[in-house]
Amino acid sequence: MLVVNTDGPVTLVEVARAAGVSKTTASDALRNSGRVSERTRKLVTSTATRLGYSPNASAQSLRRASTGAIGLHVPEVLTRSEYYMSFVFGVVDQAAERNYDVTLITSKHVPAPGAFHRVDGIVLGDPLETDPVVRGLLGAAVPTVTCERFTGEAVPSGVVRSDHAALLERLLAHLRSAGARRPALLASSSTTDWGNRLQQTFRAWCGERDLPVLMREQAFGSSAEVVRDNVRALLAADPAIDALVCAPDGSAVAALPVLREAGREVGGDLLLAACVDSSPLLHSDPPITAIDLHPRAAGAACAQLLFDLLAGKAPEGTERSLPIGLVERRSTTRSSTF
Amino acid sequence: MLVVNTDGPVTLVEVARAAGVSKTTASDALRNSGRVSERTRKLVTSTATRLGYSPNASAQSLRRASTGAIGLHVPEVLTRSEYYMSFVFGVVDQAAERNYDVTLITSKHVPAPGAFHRVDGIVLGDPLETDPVVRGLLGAAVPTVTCERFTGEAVPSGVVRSDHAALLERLLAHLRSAGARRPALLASSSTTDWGNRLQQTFRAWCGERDLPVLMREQAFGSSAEVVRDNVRALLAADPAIDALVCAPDGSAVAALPVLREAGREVGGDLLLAACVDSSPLLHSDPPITAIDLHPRAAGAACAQLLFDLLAGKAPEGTERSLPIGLVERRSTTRSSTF
DNA sequence: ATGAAAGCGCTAACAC
DNA sequence: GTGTTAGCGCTTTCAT
Repeated sequence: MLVVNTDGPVTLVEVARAAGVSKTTASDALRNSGRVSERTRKLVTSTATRLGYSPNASAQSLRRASTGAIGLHVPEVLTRSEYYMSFVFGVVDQAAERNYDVTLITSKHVPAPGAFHRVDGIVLGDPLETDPVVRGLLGAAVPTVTCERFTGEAVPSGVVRSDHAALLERLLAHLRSAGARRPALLASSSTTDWGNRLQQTFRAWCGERDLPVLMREQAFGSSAEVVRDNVRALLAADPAIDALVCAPDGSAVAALPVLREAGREVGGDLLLAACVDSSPLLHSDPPITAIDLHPRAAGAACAQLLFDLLAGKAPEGTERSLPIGLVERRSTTRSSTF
Repeated sequence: MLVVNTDGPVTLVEVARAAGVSKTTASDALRNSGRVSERTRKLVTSTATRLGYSPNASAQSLRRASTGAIGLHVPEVLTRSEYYMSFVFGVVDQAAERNYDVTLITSKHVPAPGAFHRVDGIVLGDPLETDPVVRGLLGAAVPTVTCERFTGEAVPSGVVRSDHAALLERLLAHLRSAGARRPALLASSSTTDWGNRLQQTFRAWCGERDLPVLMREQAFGSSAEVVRDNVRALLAADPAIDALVCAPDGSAVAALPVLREAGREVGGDLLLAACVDSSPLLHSDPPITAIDLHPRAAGAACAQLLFDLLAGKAPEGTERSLPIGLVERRSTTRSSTF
């Protein structure tokens, strides 16, 4: 039968038949393998577009043993943050350049065991030690890249990290030079490398200066209520506090009303800074000093590393670093009256 | 040769051989097709897990003529917004329940013509009329669902919409009952149905009351600078303005400092409200009244509709509606002194 | 410069 | 209840 499939998408054979060439030639022509003559190449491509041909990705994947997609895990609990949105787009940027798809993986739905082979590799943004999906992913048969080290057992194929210790020290130095003598830290939980490192750095910094460690740890995804309670507790712990560093994303903004309520003036008798920059910090009154984690660049770097790993251009266990910066704003500039 | 592949993932044949059954039986056993005896089913599943078998998704897709993934388009320019992050998770929730993957599609990279057949269908969050990728996607061979109608030519297979007109009217009524007599609108550009509808509604509302249409249109993705300029322009246009409704996501928070600068007291002589709720609105001082678009539910509804379309459970051209709500906060509650 | 044939890993029709 | 066989649409040897 020479009947053309009326339903379903156009296949390579159909294009080949219409162009009067073989499957092979059609395939080669469409992919510029440099095997066919210019004349037939043009013939084939034109008939392909005429027929509205579009290659079947599943068949390609099956043959090439590559899915053409990478997985991206974002912790459910951190959904709210602008940081992750940017991170995601950084990953997508890099993938798109290589014609790869990005498949989202959340911690919501634990898939059937071993069912995650629809991707060639996986990027994990800040893997929480306690997340079972993360552990499953890291144990997968495909390469994995994490943003920041994983604090648990499993070892990813690659890691992209930033020097958070150095930046926090720089921030603390900045506060000190702005006149603060008693800084406090609203810390993030130590289930991520980032949260952990900030805590350690702060402790060490205080220790070196014989200062009390004024710190409260706060779980990821805590509500504004919790933030406020923690800030109140810190203020109560030592009324001499004259600087507050907020690690959890969004906590600095949520802290503002509490500080005012307590009669403190931000940028005046109290300096305020955040460890994760985001647009609300820029718009708040006063604008709040923050560490810029360059989330989009981080996402791009992770994807980049993953592709290098897949191409064999980077060895298993590669660690790359990503520079981050400090953005000084009015919240840490003492107004003249103080 | 009876050599087992040492490299590469374990395949179905290998499991079958190890279990001493045929390919088919192994396949049936692993998918509980109800064809095999309980005894062999257990035998097969146990050997599968022992060998670390994981099905090849590409092969499954090829055979089943379904990719097992849906595409999700989020406009590049709206990246920053918390709304989209939630929307995305709503889609992912639904997909995960059906064991589907979600592939992100951005407007950054225009793919080779007809190259987007790695998905069974596509969800588009607020499609911008001017986005070429959106047009390409809507012309794709797979079903498409948009959140809000598309203002351009192409017609999606399904639409999920909310009654933004009614909600804006409710908001305006709320402002009026709180004492506002001269409301202004910082509008979103009319390249989306949502932005368009808000503008029309506001114009009609003002017309019915013989009020001047105090409005400025602002492009998507505008910086805080632009927001501030627009707010200043509105205040200058009519000093009698006593209420400001901000449509673009994030603009209400950015407007706050300008309003204060102009000597206006938010929640006092000026009422402020936003058309897109987000956590900064909750934390700002005062907290800002907003329309809650239920983004997560919206994402879920879109995915739901797409799956119904794919399963033939909903006809082409289905439109479903999604309820939205108003969250009243202090920014629209006149303090007693006024 | 082009074709023919094999086969990626899986599922579904058809046997027994 | 289970095995055999035939493809899904493509890329890749190996022959011309």
